[in-house]
Amino acid sequence: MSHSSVSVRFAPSPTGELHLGGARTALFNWLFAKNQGGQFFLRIEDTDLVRSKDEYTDQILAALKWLGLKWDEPLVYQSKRFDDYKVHITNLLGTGQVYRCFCSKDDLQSARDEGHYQYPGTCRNLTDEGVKQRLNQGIGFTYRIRIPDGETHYEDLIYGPITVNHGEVDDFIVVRSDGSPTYNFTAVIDDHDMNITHVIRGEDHISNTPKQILLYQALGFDVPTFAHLPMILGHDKKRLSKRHGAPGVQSFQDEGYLPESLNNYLALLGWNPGTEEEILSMDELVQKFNLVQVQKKGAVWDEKKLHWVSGQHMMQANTDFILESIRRINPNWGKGSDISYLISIIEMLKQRAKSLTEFIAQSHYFFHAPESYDTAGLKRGWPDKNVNNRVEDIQSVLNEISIWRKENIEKALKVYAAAHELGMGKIIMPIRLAVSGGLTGPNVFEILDHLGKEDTINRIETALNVLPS
RNA sequence: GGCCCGUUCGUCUAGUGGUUAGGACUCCAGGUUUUCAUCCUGGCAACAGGAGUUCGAUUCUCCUACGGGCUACCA
Repeated sequence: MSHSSVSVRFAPSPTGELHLGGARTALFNWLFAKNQGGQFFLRIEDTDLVRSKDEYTDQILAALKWLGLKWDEPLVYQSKRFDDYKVHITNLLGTGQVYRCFCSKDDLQSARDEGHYQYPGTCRNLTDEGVKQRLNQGIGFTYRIRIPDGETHYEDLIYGPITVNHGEVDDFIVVRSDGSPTYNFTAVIDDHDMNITHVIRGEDHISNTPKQILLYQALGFDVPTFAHLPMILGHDKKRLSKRHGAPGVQSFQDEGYLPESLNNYLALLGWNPGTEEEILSMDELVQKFNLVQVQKKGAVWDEKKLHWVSGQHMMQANTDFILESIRRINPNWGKGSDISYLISIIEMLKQRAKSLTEFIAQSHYFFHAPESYDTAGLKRGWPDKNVNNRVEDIQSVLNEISIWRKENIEKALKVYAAAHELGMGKIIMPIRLAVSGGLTGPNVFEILDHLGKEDTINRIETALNVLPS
C-alpha cells in the first residue's frame, strides 16, 4: 500500500530522557520525511537490557509528542525482535560470514590495554574440530562477523564520499555471549525489515556505517542511503551533554518555550533555508527542508538565540494557543477570570514576553495587587513624599471618570497634566508603580482600563499609605 | 596509538577564482515608544597557518595545527 518512496526512522535508546541532540535528529528525520511525502517511524533501541528503562521510553514519546513530531505506526521495540535476529545469525553462521569467538572479555581487554586496539583474530580461523572441542568444554562464545578484504565506499548525503579500508574494520561482535544481539547488527536488520530508505543520524555514527554496510551485504540486503548530521556542541566545542548542564527536552516545555520555537531553533542549528529567513513555522520548515543545506560542522548550542527565536514566535502565536499552552504549564493561571479578560491580557503581553513563564510572571498584577514595589522603580517614580500629594490629586481625577475606558482615562490625565504643567511621566510613573509594582509593562491607560476603576483606586490608596517606603 | 570527519565575526550562518566578505543572535551607541518590550539607525567583530596551482585565491590541491567522532560482549 505504501506509495511513498521515502521512509526514515528515529531510533532512540531508552537509557535517558530525550536530549537536544536526539530531538534534533528526530526533527531532521521528520522534516525530511514530511518534505518528501514519506513516512517517519520510531524504533526503541532497548537491547541493552540493563540500562534501558520503560520510564525513559515514556519520556521520549511524550517529548516527541510535545514537539509535534508524530510518528507512523508501528512503533518498533528491538527487545521484542530477538527471535528475528537469531534467524539471521543461523544463516550467517552457515555461510561462514559469521563465526564463534571463544575469547574471554578479560583477555580482549588486556590486549587492548597493551595497545592492541584491534581484535587479533584469535578465533577467526578455528577448525570445525576446534570449535566442537570448545563447545564441548562449555566455553562461552560470541558471534563475530568475518570482514572480507577490500574497502567500503559510500556516498553520504551530507559528508560526501567516504571510503574505509577493511583493514580498519574489526571483526566486530554481532551477538554477545549472553545471546543478545549488538547495535550494529540489530540496526541493520531492523532498518531493512522496516524498509528504511534513508538513515539520518548523528555524525558519531559515521564510523559505524562501513560496518553496517558490510552487514547489509553479508545478509544480502539493499543498502539504504546515509546522511549524517553534525553534532550539537557545548561552549567548549565538545558534544553537548548533561555535563554542560544541557537539559532534556522536557525542561524546555517547563521553562515555557513553545514547541515551534525549539523546533525552529533546532532546525537552524546545522541547517538554513537558503534564504535569510530565520523565523519559520513548522509548515514552512517542512516545505523548505532539505539535506543539501545541512552543515558539516558541529554547531554550538546558544540559549540566547533560542530565547530570541522564542520571543518571535510568542509575538506571532495565536492567542488561544498561548492560553492553552499557559494552562498546560500552570493550570491555575487566571483561574476565576473571564476568558475574554484573559484573552485581552494575552494580547497585551505576548508582544513583550519571550516565553510562557515570562508571560506568567509579567501578568501577575492583572490578578493580584502588588505586594511590594520595585526598588529601582521607586527611585525614579516615587522618590519622596512630594509625590503623594500629586497622586492624591490624580486619584480624585480618576475617581471623577464615569465611563472607565482607556481613552477617557488618558484624556483626563492629560488635562490634569496640562493644567499643572507636568510631564506625563510624572503622572504615569507613580500610577504604574501603584497598580503594577514596577515600571515596565504595556500602555498604562490600558492597564487601568483592564483593572477596572475600583481596583485602580484601591491600589492607589494602598500605595499612598505605604509609599514612599 | 590507528582510522574517519571538520575549520568564515564570540555564536548560528551566506557567499564567490576578482565582493567594501552579506545576514542573524549577543554586546555597545543613538532615535521612536510618557515606562518596558517592539521598531528604526549606526557600531564592534571572521575567511586557522604554510606551501602549491593561477594574472589573481576565502573559494581548488597538499601539508601542518587545532577541534570533534569512532576504535566496547553501549547505542
